[in-house]
Amino acid sequence: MHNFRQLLHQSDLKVTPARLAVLSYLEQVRSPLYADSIYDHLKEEHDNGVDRATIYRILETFSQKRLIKRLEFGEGKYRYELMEDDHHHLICESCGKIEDISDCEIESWEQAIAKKKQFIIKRHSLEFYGLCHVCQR
Amino acid sequence: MHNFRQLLHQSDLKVTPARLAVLSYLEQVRSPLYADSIYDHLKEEHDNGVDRATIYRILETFSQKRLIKRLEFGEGKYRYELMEDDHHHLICESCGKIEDISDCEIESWEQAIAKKKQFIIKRHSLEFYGLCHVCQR
DNA sequence: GTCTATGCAAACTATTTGCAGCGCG
DNA sequence: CGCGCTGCAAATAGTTTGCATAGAC
Repeated sequence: MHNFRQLLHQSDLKVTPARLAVLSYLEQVRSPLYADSIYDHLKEEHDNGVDRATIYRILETFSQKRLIKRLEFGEGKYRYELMEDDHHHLICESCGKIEDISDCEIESWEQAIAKKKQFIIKRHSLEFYGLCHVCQR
Repeated sequence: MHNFRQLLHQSDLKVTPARLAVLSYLEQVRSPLYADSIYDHLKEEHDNGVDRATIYRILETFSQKRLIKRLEFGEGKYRYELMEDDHHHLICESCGKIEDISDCEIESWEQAIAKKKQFIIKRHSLEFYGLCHVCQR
């Protein structure tokens, strides 16, 4: 488990209960969450919860400090997950199950594109959509 | 240039001025547009324009009929482009310039993932973000 | 004690929906 | 002429912002 106090410290952020709770929940769930899911969870867990505005501000701050990653899965709203090694997602369009895919294999292709198009490529987003094993039946 | 009347017909959709105007603008621009950009353009071009609600309904209908593709570039809102062969985008984070990338090279990787994860993969989204030639200086 | 983080309320942006009337086929 | 499409107005969902206070360091 991460030492979140230290992580916040290293990022020049104050250690607050709300921030620790957000990080802790993201680690516990290990899946890209909506801001609202985090809000709901904290409301249940801690008696008076954390305000929605605060949740959004924390998520924005964490994104900028690269502690978390902001994702879009074609749902019209953001999801957030703890920053990890470059990986992508496999999303079941039927049940919503999300699996991680590691070992990104587009590095070399990316270099070729960068050269051809004269771009400096800083990052990419890649998600796969389909049907999970259970939903295929 | 496409024959949009025929395209609509084939999709069991009625041919209306608003629909033709949306298709025509998407073809003219050839770049992923916000609903609002389409709204603005039609307001300027045609005297009384097309209602926002109608724009959204048209875009929704077209997406379902696979005449257009709905995209997200991490901006918190959708973009739409005419349906074309599988391609991806290279987005400049400085000036917003968008270039197309064809010849998608993740087919084989996709198959390997599908097998390993027991998923049926139906589609994927892939976008690259970075700096275009001009913005590098 | 200072400056950042938070709560509360309100605002804002993107998108959706109900309903009545227009117009395509 | 019937049903699908559209305009208008209002509602909803997600997110952001201003301001006063609480709390981290």
